[in-house]
Amino acid sequence: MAAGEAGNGRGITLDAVARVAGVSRATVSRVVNGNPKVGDEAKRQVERAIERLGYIPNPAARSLVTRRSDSIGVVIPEPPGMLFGDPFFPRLLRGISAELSARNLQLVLLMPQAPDEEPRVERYLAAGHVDGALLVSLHGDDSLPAALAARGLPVVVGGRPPGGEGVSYVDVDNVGGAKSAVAHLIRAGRRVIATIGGPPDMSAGIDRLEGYRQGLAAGGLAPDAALEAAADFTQEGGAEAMRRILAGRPDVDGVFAASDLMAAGALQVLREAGRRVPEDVSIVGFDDSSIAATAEPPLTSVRQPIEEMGREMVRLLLEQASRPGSVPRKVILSTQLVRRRSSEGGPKR
Amino acid sequence: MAAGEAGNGRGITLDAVARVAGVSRATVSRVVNGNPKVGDEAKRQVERAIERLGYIPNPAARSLVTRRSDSIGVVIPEPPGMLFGDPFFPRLLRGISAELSARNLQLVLLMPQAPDEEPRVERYLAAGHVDGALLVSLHGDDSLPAALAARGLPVVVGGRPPGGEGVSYVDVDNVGGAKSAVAHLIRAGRRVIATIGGPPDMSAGIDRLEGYRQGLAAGGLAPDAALEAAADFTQEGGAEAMRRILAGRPDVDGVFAASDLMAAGALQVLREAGRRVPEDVSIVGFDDSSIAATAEPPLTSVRQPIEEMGREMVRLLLEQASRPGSVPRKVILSTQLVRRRSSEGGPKR
DNA sequence: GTAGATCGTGAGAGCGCTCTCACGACGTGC
DNA sequence: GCACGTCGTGAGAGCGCTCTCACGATCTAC
Repeated sequence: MAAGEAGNGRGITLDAVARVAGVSRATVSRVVNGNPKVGDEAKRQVERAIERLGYIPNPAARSLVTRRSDSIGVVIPEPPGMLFGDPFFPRLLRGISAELSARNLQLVLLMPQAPDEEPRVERYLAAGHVDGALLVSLHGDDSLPAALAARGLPVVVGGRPPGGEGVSYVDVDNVGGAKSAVAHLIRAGRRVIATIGGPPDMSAGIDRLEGYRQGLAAGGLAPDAALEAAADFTQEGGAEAMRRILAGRPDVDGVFAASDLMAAGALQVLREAGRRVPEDVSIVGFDDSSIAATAEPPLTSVRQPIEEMGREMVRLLLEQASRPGSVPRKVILSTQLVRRRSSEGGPKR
Repeated sequence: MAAGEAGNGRGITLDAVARVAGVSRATVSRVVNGNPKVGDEAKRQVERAIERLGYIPNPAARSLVTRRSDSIGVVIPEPPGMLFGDPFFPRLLRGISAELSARNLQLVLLMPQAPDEEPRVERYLAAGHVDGALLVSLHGDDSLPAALAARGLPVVVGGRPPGGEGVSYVDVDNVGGAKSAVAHLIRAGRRVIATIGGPPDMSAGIDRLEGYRQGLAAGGLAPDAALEAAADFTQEGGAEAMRRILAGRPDVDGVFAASDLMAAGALQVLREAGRRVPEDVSIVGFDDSSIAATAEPPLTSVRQPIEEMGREMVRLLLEQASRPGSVPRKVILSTQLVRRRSSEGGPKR
């Protein structure tokens, strides 16, 4: 053994193992890949040789012939403010990673930080570096899913794609979650319920607004444009929206914010305006992020199963990869209302 | 062209391009890799052919011969509570990703979620899938850095490695940051300053405690064991620690918490105990996470340059990869105190 | 006892690329 | 006019692996 060459896998090839074990390369390959057509004795010899040499298969060589990379790409473009404010990301990645490693697959993370990096990402994914791609948090009418699908790469999107259909996706039940938040406020005796919505060009924003409206309708309350204010998922935006609502409808007694961060902003503005939460105004957020628990008062919020979303995306992707040309599927995960003090009050009735 | 074969790079090889361009494979390879020794005419022809065929080089084949993968691994073990509470991660990844993509390198994310997954990670990294590895948030005396280094893989650790030296790392100036926080409290007129420390087996915990002690000493204050309570970086732990401190030293008038989350817990306990912040007690956190700005009152906190840390880790790694066998280096990034209301008060003097 | 199936094994042909080396076509210096 | 670089190009040898195919040995069925 050459000097400086520790007993690791560097430089040890299939061939070396075969020689030591006294068998052919093919047999070693079979053992390594779990092919059952190998005699017990040969298998033992090979395993011993692998152990002794510290052999580790060269992934590039393998990938070259199998045409698989055993890794998948996860694309997360520059998040639109929202995603960096709370641990959405880490949790999603955790779910994805858990599901992948259970299948011995690797995760290649791509974070294009400017629109001009997208071609690079597309190129990378199309080159065969990955066996499939997971796309999250797309803005506007991103063409990436379609472009990749056209190239034959299995793709699954996280969150309902703005562009619409033609691609598999996993989303949480934004409509249902928002609806349940409003129902909760109505149950608490609130009658003038406003919403601070997300960006109108993001499906999470659109769907939560839709759920709010459905919730009002279900409770027999009339919609009012003055009770709807759109923001950008940030705290500052939420505060601003709350001010607009207070100006238009000073009699507001319930607020559903499409994110906890916006709810926190609203909380601040309400406090400054002399409204007590939850005595005068009840408030419900969305995400159940860490800020919901630490806010004063703690925020009632709609929890999303983020890890599960990551897991499900992987499952869907692999399903798609195993049967090419299958129709796109969608999976909607249900949300759950987490009650905290911000919606406890309400009029005695 | 066979049916179903869209005009993409799949199946298009160097050879095909060479034939179309009327040159040899070697020449095409030169053009693709930017080798200057190619005639103008040939170059033009090749570029046209590449464009026309939509050729994308096969990464596996390339990697097989170059022995580089052009990607690096980022290992993030199951975070010890702390890291999921705030956007440390996404920001770090963003910094890493930015620096990598500027160099056309890819990021392979590995998140071993249980100790038994570590061998898998080590194996993966050692197999040559990556050209180097970045390790963050190691617990205890993780053997991974040493194991990888022994295999000849360039490694850089984020945060001072608990095991100690022998490996390059990037860290923030935890000692200096803590010290400046304490100095700030002293300047505000506080004299009975407690600390809520992090886990004593993590370097961030150890170093911030050290900084706290240095800060006291610099201000001429005597240390007191009853003023030091260790916790686990969580809000609950911070609350618990604050209770212990109040029990032992009811006269406490300043608190330095080694994380914002713990500071938030302390805030809650102080409020319940009838102490006003910042009038009666000043409090300073660490991290300057989103929770610092949303807390009531907003928390003064020590900001860490997280993105920059990611960037610097990449630079260090590449430096190391370019000169194998060079001595381990460390880079310490400075922190910055962000003043908010939680430390505004203080006695008039 | 023979034809046929079954089983473990090895030989060898690639996968698509890079890179060394050799070679012919020029230019340059004396 | 000849030896000597220089420059662009092509031929071809691998990189380390998988996988098909052929082959001899052993087993089953009649």
